[in-house]
Amino acid sequence: MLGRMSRGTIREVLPRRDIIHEGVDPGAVRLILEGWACRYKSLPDGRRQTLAFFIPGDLCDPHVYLLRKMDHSIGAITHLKYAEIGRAQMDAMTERYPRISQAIHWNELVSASIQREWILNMGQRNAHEHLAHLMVELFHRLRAVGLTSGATCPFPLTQNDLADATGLTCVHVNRVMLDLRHDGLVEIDHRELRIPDLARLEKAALFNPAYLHLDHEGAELDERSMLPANLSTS
Amino acid sequence: MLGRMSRGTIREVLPRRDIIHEGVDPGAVRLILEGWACRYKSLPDGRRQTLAFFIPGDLCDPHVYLLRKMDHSIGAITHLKYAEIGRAQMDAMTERYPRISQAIHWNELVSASIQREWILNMGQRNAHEHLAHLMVELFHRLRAVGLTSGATCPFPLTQNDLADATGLTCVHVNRVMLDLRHDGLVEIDHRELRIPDLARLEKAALFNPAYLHLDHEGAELDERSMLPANLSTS
DNA sequence: CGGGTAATTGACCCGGGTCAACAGCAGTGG
DNA sequence: CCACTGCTGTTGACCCGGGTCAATTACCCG
Repeated sequence: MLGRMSRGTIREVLPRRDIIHEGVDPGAVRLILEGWACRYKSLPDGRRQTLAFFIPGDLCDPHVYLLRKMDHSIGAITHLKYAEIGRAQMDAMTERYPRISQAIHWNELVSASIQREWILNMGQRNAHEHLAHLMVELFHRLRAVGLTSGATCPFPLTQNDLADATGLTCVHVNRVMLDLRHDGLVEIDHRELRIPDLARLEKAALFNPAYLHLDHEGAELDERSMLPANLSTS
Repeated sequence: MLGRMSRGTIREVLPRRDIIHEGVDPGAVRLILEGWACRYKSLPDGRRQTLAFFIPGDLCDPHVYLLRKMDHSIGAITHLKYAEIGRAQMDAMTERYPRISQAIHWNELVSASIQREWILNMGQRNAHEHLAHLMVELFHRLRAVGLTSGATCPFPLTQNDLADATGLTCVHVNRVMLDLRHDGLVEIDHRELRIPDLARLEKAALFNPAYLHLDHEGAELDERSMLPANLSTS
């Protein structure tokens, strides 16, 4: 439904362009349809930290109602297609279909849980564990929206992106990724990631899937059902 | 209102005891009335990371509705007094007073924003900036609920707590705190923190208050109004 | 006074950062 | 078709912020 109602306001942006910048009123909720984006913050001297990755089916900042000033920015990683759903439109929709509002809230809670895991990543996991964890997480999330095929999934992130997300240097990311590849934990080729043995990578990452809350009640309302593929058949 | 309706289920716990543990159903929302607590996660090998500090007026995990399994634990730091508000009670309340539900949602969003700033802290700020930032943040939050007096606020955190929260070692926390004290940025004595020159500390921390969203609309419904002091007068 | 927690200190080490160069490759314009 | 440009990945040499280990010194409280 989200998709259908917003059919009039599909937007596209080029890779590496910002969608919204810190400080402005988001004005609308954005539903990623195709491509990857990220949430990030930076310090006045240029240091930059990625806070989250968005994949198709994700909502950027569904809190338009309450926070009128972005406390971070959102940028496209790949070529990106997203639906922009204005505040009024959103109100009308959630009033008509209360379960949508619940689904959105659920989405926010899972995002917050992922953010917490990221804090654990940065504070306690070392570079190898951290990068392995990030790849496992993305693989699970992509699989949940049907974007994996077998042990393979799209992986448009550069080593620089990985550095921004982990707080490491891209030089060190490079070394660690070489290690992980030499250990046969991952294979990356042409922006595709293959995980030959997921269980082994998860072990190396100290991965515990609980925080993704993939087992929730009301799964029919989650990100999956917001994807165009599902929407077009309804 | 939150306070009054929950008058029947005030609980107290000793310092350093857990309130809820990862994996269990929270069953209720908890409103901190007195003392400090923290949210934390740990890895199987014992590494531990604090994800957030709770001060009076904060809600722990207001998402009882949707997530039935804690993905982290909550522990008391000091002697703690909190109100436990059951799911049914909560439903009744939010149905009667929709603005409470909004206030809770707002609270969640601010918590998420703080979590994001913590990711920035861990990824980009160095030890000095990080610790300075943490103290500035806590000072602002305490002031927002009327728990500061002048340049002073309660500060029950041990250097070990600071280490858990920043991902540093307590040895290094010790050294950095000595530096900050020698630089006249903070004074700590008898579990009290004094900030002689807030602006200077903020500068050292690269602090930007925007993420705390202290300027929101509907301030009358925020944490402040949930404190017993205010409730008793209504 | 005794036991436990919290703070402090010193010597030494290592994960990851810095700097600088270079290689591979895609896109672009001539 | 090729030279040029720019981004991404890779590598080496060296450095430093923060970690590790192990004492020692306040405190605090019964």
